[in-house]
Amino acid sequence: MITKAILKDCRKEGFDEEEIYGAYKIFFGTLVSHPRLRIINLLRKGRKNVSEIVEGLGAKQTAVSHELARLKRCGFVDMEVDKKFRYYKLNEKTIKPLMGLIDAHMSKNCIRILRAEKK
Amino acid sequence: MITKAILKDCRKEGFDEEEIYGAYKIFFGTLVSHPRLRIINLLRKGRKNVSEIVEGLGAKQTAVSHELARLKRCGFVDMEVDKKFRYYKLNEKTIKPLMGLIDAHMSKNCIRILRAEKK
DNA sequence: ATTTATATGTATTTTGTTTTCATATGATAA
DNA sequence: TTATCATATGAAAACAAAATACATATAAAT
Repeated sequence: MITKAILKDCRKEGFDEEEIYGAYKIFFGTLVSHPRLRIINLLRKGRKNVSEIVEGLGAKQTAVSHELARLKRCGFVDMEVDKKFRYYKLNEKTIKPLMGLIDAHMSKNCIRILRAEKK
Repeated sequence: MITKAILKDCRKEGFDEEEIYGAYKIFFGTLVSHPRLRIINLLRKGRKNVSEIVEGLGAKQTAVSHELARLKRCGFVDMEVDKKFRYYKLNEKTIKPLMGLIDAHMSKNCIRILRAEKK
């Protein structure tokens, strides 16, 4: 989880191990969010600008911008400026392969998790 | 994120799409936790029983058992009974490959996340 | 029967997220 | 150049989740 390479790089920048755990919490915390999961699910179909996401989710613009800021900060999405629009898309190199594994895990564990919750 | 296969399986069990988002929240939420991340990091070195984990973390036994229960419920760890001890280990098939990708992502994004937080 | 190892249920405190509002910025069109 | 459209940002209020602590339960081993 916290590899030697990450430790080394982060220490060079003046961050300690406890702070690195904090970064992991921010990373996973970004995915523990109903609205953000819905944005990710929406972006699976391709890039969308903010207004399209707002419409797709039926949410407020400011709320969506906040969520996108967090997704971007964690490297899950990339943004491209296109005239007056800002298009967001899933980061091909990080979240896409991650999602494949998560899907595989969830197809095995989703029902177990849901059953345990119902009790 | 929520694939057709997962949707189908879960519907068969009487769960709807909103509940599946809930399962994802439980899944990722399990990793948004300082003590649980430390347990995972500890188990990287090999299986450990509860007392060893308690000692390794300097935490209370009841707290550790609670964390382990959640990790197990989400399929991140497996447990083996060995006489009067209970050994926990990372689930080879799920979290181990997941961690490889997460490490790759974090080595690229960790510092960016930490810098953004410091502001 | 007692000790050791671990689990579970519940309450409290603490921490983090979501939402909302007000406002800022930057591009484009009139 | 000003009005408008698209989006971002900051801060506060409301809400939700996690961490901790405590009491107690269970099951194996001595």
